[in-house]
Amino acid sequence: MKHPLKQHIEEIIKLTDEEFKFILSHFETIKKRKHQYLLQKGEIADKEYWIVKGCLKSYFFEESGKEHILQFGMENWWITDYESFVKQSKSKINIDCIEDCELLYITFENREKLTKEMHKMERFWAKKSKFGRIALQNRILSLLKNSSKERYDLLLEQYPKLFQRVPKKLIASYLGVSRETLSRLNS
Amino acid sequence: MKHPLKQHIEEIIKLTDEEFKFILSHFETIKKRKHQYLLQKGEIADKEYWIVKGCLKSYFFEESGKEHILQFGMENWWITDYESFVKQSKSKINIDCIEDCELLYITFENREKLTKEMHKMERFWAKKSKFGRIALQNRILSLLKNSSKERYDLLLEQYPKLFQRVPKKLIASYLGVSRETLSRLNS
DNA sequence: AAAAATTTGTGCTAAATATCACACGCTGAA
DNA sequence: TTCAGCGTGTGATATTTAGCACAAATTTTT
Repeated sequence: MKHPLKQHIEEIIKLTDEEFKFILSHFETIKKRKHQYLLQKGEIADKEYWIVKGCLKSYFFEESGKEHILQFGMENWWITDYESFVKQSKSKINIDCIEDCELLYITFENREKLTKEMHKMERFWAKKSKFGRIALQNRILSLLKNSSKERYDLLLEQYPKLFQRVPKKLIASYLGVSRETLSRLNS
Repeated sequence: MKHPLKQHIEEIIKLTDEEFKFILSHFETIKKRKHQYLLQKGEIADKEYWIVKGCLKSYFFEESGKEHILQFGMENWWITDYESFVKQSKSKINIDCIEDCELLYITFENREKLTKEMHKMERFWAKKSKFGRIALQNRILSLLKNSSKERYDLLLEQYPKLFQRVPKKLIASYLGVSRETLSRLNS
């Protein structure tokens, strides 16, 4: 059976088994339990995680204590604070497990190394970065254009599984509305 | 005197004069007048523009006819619809000149070619893509966290020149508030 | 310079959303 | 089982923002 990470990378770039083995040798496996964190505000994100199993959130707190969710993470997604990871600067955000998680991670150093050693991976990450940018662009578009109700419906349509796995108050934080307003959107 | 594009690229990657000459040979110059467009909804963005002089907006219309601004462009910035450019798909957005503009552009084909011919440029664009992503991330953060007034103040602080060059109603469209609300934010 | 179009400010009203309060059901720990 | 804590729905009210109307100021065009 094909390794799920190989399958994931091959959506962008074809790999021989040797190449994948080489890539995988730059990763480590880690398990985390619900409520544990991967990254806390103020730390430098020195790892990028690939989610084998589980569900996570990247988020931050407003001064008032209100929580805002930047990104959810589920199986086959990557998660880290890219600003902190790319610039190797202090992170503004936190990343927590919403469920028990199984993760693969690559350190900043290993990623730099792998990028240099293997041009295919440079191309893979470049493409991933481009697609990540497009996704963010579209989220901004949606925040500008769509009403709360519309954003709710779009998210439900795009990630129906998410609604079965995470509390609605987190969905509200992601959409940028209060939990009470979210609760009233369906009526 | 150093070419401004060379100066711009060298903020990320050092170049010899020969290298820059080679890079520049992949670009063309174009002038556009105020109100002329670079890209219209439905077209495929086959060029990426570097702004030598002038001011532009990338934007789209809601069904209701409301205009939303995704990005402003000024001297030394790049502008295109990256979703359309990267995927070579039909664009959802328009790009117009707000002032008379002088631009350098590289076609999709030339950029692909240059990326392959010159590894330095692959690294340059990879880095630019990463930073672009970070900027979008921070805009989302700001849309979630900050009030209209705060977003206004932040923009004013970051791009004071913009306020002297573009009408306030466009600033409002960028911030995601109505022009009336923007007009009342200062009081 | 005159005319036309655009931009901006502001009063008024309606709509959307936040906030506070409280009730109820579910879950996990003692 | 019992109890505390969390998640969720919902009423009441306050706040924010949008939308419309219109006038004044500014810019652009002729």
